[in-house]
Amino acid sequence: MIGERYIPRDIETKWQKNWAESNAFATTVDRQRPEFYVLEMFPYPSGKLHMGHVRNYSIGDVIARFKAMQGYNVLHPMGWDSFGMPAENAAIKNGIHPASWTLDNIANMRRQQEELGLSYDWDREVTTCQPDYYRWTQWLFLLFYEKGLAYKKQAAVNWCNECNTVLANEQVIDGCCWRCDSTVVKKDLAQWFFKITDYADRLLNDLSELKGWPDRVKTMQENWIGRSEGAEFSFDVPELNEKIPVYTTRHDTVFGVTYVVLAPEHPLVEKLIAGKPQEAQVRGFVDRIRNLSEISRTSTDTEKEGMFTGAYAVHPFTGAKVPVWVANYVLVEYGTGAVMGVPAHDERDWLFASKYSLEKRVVVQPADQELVLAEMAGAYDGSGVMVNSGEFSGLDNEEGKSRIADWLENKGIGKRRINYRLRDWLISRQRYWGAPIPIIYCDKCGVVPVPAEDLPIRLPEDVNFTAGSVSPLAQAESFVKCRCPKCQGEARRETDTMDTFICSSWYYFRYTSPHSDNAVFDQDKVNYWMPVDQYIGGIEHAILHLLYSRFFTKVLKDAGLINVNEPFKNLLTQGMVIKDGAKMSKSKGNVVSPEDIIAKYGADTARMFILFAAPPERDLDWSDQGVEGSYRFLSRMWRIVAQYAPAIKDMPAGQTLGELSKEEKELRRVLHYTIKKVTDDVSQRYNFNTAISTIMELVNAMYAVRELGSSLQAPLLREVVSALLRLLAPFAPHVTEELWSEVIGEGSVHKQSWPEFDAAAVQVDEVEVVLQINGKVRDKVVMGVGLKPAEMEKTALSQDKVRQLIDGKTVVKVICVPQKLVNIVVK
RNA sequence: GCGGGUAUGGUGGAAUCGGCAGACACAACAGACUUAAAAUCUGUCGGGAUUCGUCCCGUGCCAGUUCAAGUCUGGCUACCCGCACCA
Repeated sequence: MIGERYIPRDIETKWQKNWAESNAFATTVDRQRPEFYVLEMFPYPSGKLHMGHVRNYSIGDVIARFKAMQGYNVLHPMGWDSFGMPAENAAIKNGIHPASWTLDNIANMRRQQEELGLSYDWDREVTTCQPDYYRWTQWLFLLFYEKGLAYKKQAAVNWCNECNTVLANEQVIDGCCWRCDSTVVKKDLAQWFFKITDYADRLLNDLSELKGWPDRVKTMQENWIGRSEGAEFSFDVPELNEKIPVYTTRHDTVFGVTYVVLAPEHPLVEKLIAGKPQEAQVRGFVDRIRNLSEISRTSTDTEKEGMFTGAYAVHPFTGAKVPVWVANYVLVEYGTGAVMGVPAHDERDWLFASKYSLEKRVVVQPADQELVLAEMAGAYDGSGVMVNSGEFSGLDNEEGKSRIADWLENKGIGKRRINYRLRDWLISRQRYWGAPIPIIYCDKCGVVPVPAEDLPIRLPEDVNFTAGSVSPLAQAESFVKCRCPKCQGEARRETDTMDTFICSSWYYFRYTSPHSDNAVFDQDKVNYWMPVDQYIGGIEHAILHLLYSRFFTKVLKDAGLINVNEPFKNLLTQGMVIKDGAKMSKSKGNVVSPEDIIAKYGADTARMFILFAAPPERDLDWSDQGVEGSYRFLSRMWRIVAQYAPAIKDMPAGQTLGELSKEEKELRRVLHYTIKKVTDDVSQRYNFNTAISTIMELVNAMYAVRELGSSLQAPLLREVVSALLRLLAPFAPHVTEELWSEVIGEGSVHKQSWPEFDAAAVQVDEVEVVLQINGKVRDKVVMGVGLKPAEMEKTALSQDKVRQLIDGKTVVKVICVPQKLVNIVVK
C-alpha cells in the first residue's frame, strides 16, 4: 500500500538495510558481460562528509547504477586514504591515538555514505593505514628501490615548520604548504626520492592517449612536466682548469653572449671566488639569497641581483673572455644551474645587464624592423635573421639553431638536450602516521632493504606524540633498533614514513583483489578490471594524485605486473559546491551539512538536487529553496504513481496495449522521447541536470492526462510507470525501489534492464514548421512530415500572413529545412 | 608573461550538427481549494511599445561570414583557474 505522502525516512533505511543484507552490489569477475569500472576519488577520513563528497559520490553512483542496468558488470568500490597529518595533529592536541581517531572517522563517514544509498561493493573496502594495505605499499617501495627508482640524496628540500616535515614540489602551492598554508622554507636534508623524471617523456607523450580527460587537466600536467628542447655546452675557465656547462633553448643567440651567470648554490662558486678580492662579498651575497623563502626567491617581480665572481670564461665560438657572475635569478635545480647571458635577446638578461652595465650585442634581426641597441627598450626574443654570428650570419634563426647544435656536436663540446621542469618526487616524511619506509641502515652493510617476507614493517603503537621537530618514530627506541637482514649485526631502521600520495597512487589496483595476501594484487583480476573506465574527482588533484598515479601505472607495467599503460581512461572533474558566492568552508560559515539535509528531506532529495542544479563539471550554487524544489518533485512523482497504482496492480496478466487515444498516444510519445533523451544525456554527456529535467517533463505529462483517470489503458500506465521508475532509479534509488516493489513488484528496480526506446512511439505525422521572412520568425504552420522542400515552399507562400508581408516585394530565394523551417528571402 | 576556462531573464540553468533564445526548476505574482494558513492543483513570468492583432530590442563588447549566429571567424573586455626568473 502506497501512502498518500512521500516520507523518505522509513523507506530509505528499509532499503539500505535490504541492500546491505542481500549484498546487492557485490561484484565478481564475469567474462560473459562487458566490465565497467567506475571510481570516485577515495576520501581522507576527516570526520564527516561535506557537500563536495556528496556531489562526487552522487555522480559516481548514477553512472554505476546506470551502467549496471545497461548490462555491464560494474565495479564500484570505496575506501579510505587514511594516513596523514590531521590524525597525528589530533593525537598531539587531544591525546587520541591516530589509529583510533582515524578508524572512528571512517566508521562515521561510512555510515553517512550508506545513508546516501551509494551502491558500493563494501567487501572491497580498502583502508590505507591498515597493515594488510601498507604492507603492499612497502612492497611497492621495495620494487621501486630494486628498479633504481627510489634513492636517497642530500638536497635543498621544501620544509614546512608547521607540519615539521618535508614536502614534494607538487605540495608547495604559491610557496606555502598545501595542507596548513604556512610558508615553506628550504632545508638541506638527506631524503628519499622517487625518480619520476625517468618517466617525464612518457608522462607527457601519453597524455595524447587520454581522449577522455578534460583538456584543462592535460594542459596542467603538460605545463608541470615542462619539456623544453635546447642544447648544452660548456664555457672553459682556463685559470682554474674548470668548465661551466650551460643549458639554453636559444643557442641561435650564442654570439650575443656577454657574460655567464651561475646560481648562488652552484658548486663551482666557491672555487671561482677563492682568493679573489670580492671573495667575502660574494659569499655574503650567496648566503643572503639562500636564506630567502622560496616565494620571494622565485617570484618574477623579485629584482634581479648579482655579483661578479672575478673569474672569466672563454666563449666557445669566438674565444672571447666573458665575465662570470652569480645571480639570484638562476635556479640551481634546473638545467645545469648556470646560463649564458644574452642581454639583447632575453628579457631577464636585459634587465640584469642594464642594471650592471654589461655589454649587449644584437645577433638576431627581425624582418620588419632594424634593431639598434640605443633605441631598444627591452630584449627582442622573437625570430629573425642571424647577424654578427660569424659563419652563421645570414641564416634564419630556427635554421641557425640546428646548425649551431650540429657544430657543437661535431666539435664534441656540446650536444642537443631535452630538459624537463618536473623534479623527482620527494617521498619521505618526518611523521609517524604513514607507511614506514622499509629500509635498514647497517654500519657494515650500508643501506639494506627489508626483505619482502619481513613485511609489513608495522607502526609501533606505543609512541610519544608531542609537538616537536623530531618524529615520534625516531624517538621510539624499540622501533629504531633492529638486526641487519644481511649480517645480523645491530642496525637502525629508517624512521621516515612515506608521503600519503604513495598510498593513493595504487589503491585502484588493490580494489580489484582487496584480500590478496600473497601478492600486491591478483594479476588476472587487475587485468580484467583495469583501466578505470570512469574516474570522478576534484580538479585539485589535476597534478598531484593524477600525475603520481600515472607514474605508478607505468612503473608497474614495466615491471610486468599489469598490462595497462594509463590508469584512468575517462576523467570527470566535478566543480565545487558554492554557497553565497564562496566555496563552502567552516571559516566562511556557509557550510550546509549533508546530515541535516538527509534528515530533513532524505538522501534521494539531496542526490536529486545536487545532480539537477548544475552539470557536473561546473561549480554548483547551493540553494536551500532548490532542495525544497527537488523534494517537491519527488513528492509529486510519488503522488501520480500512487494514483495510477491500483489500475496497474489490477491489470490482468497478459493484457497488452490496445488502440491508443490521442492523449494516450501523446503520453506514450513523451515517454519514449524521455527514454531516448535520458539515455543520451546520461551515457554520452553526463548531463544529469537535463536528464532530470526531462524526467520532470514526463511527470508533468502524466499530470496533464490525470483527469482522464480510469479511462486510460492499464497497459500504457504500466509501461509509463515502469519506465519512469527505472529512468529515475540511478538518481533516486530509494523512492524508486519502494514504488517499484509496490506497483510493479518484480525484484529490485536496480536489477532491471534499462528501458528500451521505441522509435515508432515518437513518430508523428505532422510537425510545426517555422516560417521566416529574411531570417525573422513571422509565422508557424503545421505541415506533414514527409513534405518535400518544393511543397513546403508552396505551403509557406500560400499562408495569408506570409502573402501580406511579401506583397509588393520580390522573392529572391527560399530556404527549406525539412521538418524545421522555411526562410523566404525578399527584396 | 605563458596556458586553460567562463560570460544567456530576478536566480540556477537549457538550446547536443548554424535553424523558434530562455526547456526544466527556484523566486515572485495571480486564481482554485480552505473559516484561515500550510500543502496541493492551475495560470502569468527577458525588456520596451501596443489599437492587444502584433511590432521593435535582447545571449559581456566591436566587427565579419551566412538566407539564418548564443553557436562559426577575427579583434577586445571582465572574471576564475593552473604554471611562472625553467634560460
